[in-house]
Amino acid sequence: MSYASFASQPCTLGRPAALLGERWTLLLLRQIFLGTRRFEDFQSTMEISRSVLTDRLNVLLQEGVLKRVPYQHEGRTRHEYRLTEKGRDLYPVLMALRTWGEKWMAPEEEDESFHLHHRDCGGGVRAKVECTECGVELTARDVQVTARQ
Amino acid sequence: MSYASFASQPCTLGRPAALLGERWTLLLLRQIFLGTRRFEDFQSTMEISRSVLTDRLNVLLQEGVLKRVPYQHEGRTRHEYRLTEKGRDLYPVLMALRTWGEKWMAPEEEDESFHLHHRDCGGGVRAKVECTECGVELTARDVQVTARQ
DNA sequence: TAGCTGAGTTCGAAAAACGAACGCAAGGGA
DNA sequence: TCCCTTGCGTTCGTTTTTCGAACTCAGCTA
Repeated sequence: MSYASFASQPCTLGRPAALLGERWTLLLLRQIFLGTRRFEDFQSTMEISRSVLTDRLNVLLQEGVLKRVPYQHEGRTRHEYRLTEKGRDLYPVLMALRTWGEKWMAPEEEDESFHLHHRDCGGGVRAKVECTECGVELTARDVQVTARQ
Repeated sequence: MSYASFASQPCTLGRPAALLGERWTLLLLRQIFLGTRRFEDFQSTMEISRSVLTDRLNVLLQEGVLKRVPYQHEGRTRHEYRLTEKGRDLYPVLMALRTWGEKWMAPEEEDESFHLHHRDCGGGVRAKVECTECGVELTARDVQVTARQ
């Protein structure tokens, strides 16, 4: 009753936080952004139980983050899970996590399981927060929070 | 055994995702960024059970995201939970969630529980991903993923 | 016809979360 | 001194989630 209630609140931070804050969901999205698309592949790479995987995929389908796309495999029709536009728009969330992880959790120099590069110029990838007016980069201290009512 | 194993993996995306992907942790961080600092206030504003709140706060303390800071209240010494520098650096993650929520989950026009403004110019706040070399804004499709080994 | 495969579903056991009650230290009032 | 209050947890029995192994099912393939 209490955790689920955040999902129906009109807070544009609370609702996404409750959705992605469910166990496995962030790790599932990570796997999807790394290219995994099939049930069996999620199951084997993440060691998640099948029933929970089914549940999380269905929640993301319902929310419109994923869509099921048919494809042919050995002459048979199968379905794979792909990001919708809404889902692809979660990229900054994952990249913000990674940017933070690289700064604060990097186990050793260059001990990564994968690398990311800008296709056009080969540069690295970094998440940041900026002002929509003046374009300057912002930290928590540069931002004023105003409660409504 | 399986979910916890991500916490010890050398992936700079997987480890943060497992840490913040535990139930209540993202909502707890949201509350902290909104200014809540005391046990009782977390408990009453979030309707989280006291035992789980204790556990999540301790995990964030252990990870160095939060610190306990003594303060005086009615002549007595109390402790409050505050973000460390590591914790404040999670701001882009929360802002990325909010940027996404505003685009895809806004219930109605301007039906927010709070507003955010750049202190200096009054502008809005937006998370984005950019290239560390050429500075251009990136989407998932602009980025090449290269697995190691 | 039997076996295989991908994608789930089912179900009993284990783990996590819930929530009400309890503990405790220190200050204030009578 | 004794009792009440407050803030911050801890305990513990119950409910909810998760786990994991087994089962299902449809459609190839041998």
